[in-house]
Amino acid sequence: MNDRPAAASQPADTASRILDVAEGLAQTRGFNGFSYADIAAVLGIRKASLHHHFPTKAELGRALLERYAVAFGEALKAIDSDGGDAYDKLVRYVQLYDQVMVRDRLCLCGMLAAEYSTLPRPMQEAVRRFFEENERWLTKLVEEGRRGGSLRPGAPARDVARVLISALEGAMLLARSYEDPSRFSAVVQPMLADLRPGTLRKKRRK
Amino acid sequence: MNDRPAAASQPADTASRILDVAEGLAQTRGFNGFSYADIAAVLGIRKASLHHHFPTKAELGRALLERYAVAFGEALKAIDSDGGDAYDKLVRYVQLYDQVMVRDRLCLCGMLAAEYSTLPRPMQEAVRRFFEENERWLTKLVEEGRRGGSLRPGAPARDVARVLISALEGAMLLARSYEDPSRFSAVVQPMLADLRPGTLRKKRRK
DNA sequence: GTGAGACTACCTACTGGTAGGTAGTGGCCA
DNA sequence: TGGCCACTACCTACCAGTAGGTAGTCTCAC
Repeated sequence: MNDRPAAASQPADTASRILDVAEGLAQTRGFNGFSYADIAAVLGIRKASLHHHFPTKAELGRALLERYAVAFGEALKAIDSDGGDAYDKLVRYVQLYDQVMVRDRLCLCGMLAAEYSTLPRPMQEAVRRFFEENERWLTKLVEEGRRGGSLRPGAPARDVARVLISALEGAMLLARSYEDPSRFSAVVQPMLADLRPGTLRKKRRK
Repeated sequence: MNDRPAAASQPADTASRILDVAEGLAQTRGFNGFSYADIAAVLGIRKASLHHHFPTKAELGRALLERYAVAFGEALKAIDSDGGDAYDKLVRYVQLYDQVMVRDRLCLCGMLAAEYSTLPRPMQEAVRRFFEENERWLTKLVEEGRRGGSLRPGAPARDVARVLISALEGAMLLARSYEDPSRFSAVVQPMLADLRPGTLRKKRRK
């Protein structure tokens, strides 16, 4: 979830800095909750300069989602390659969300999902792709965990994946309304415990 | 979830009609996603007339939430008094959300939770109260179900309640992004099944 | 000397909100 | 029974501020 290295630790090019600010605003106030003027004020440049880099807000939003998806994809790849069993990987996946939470932000796509009907088409499609990607990755993970014995899903892997994503997104939403990030893990921990074999229950046919 | 009876089936007073339209817009586009002009256009009256009934948008929002909370509270009371075991009641609770989904809407408070940081204080507090109320009701229900044997929660009742609300709100968000309301029940059914005793698993200590 | 990236200076459309006015209704009392 | 008052519900016409966006100019490193 990092920006590119850029030779040394340069202050990053303007386009990236614009995206950084826009991302923060979008994750706290929503895509309709900020304006070019807001970004310009933070960066100390003029609105017109923003239009030089991102001609329209729709284009800015598209770029925002593209970068976000790439970063998220890389984070997933990192989890994949770092080893550990499926349960460990699931914990690391959840940490991805937690890292967003503690910065008082919402998952970008969770936020945009709420605003869905007001978004330009390309952004709608990008939001959907993001969730599909997550669902695919999680489904594979749950399947892997079932085979390896590190997870004990109580339903088909894809259903479990969907429940997880829904609960994660919902928990972020709720935790922020309570202005209490710890609520997030309070929701997530029971779910993880429930997926872990040999903690409380054991599977059995009726 | 009904308006007052009002003698016969009058077309409802203007204030209620304003709230009806505002509610629909807030649930589909968000509170920041509509303007007084939008409402006025739908109702065929002037913006200024809206201000006559609701001086500020903040006041309109407050009234919206108040009415919504009352209606929801009544719906919960109806579930309580209609009998059935805790599992049945939980199913009816979920149906409340489903009824919103099929109209292509989001739970009003779920939507407002996303916009939380941009809302006037009184609205923020009302959103939080709504979730607290739901959590309280659900916790009691899960407890009742555990005692009566119609539910088999895998965690403390309050945790289960929180997971349920989170997943429900998240599932609505996601289902709308997929433009497929049926996704909602695809998430909810496994959760309900998991809470139902004697279907797949049986509790056991390690 | 050219082109990327910033600027000044604007535009149009729309935001929430206000000022001031009018038509109609119901009560009340002389 | 007619006239006045207070009230509700709406109106037209406007306000300042902000939204996203554009045209044209300056600057300076390559």
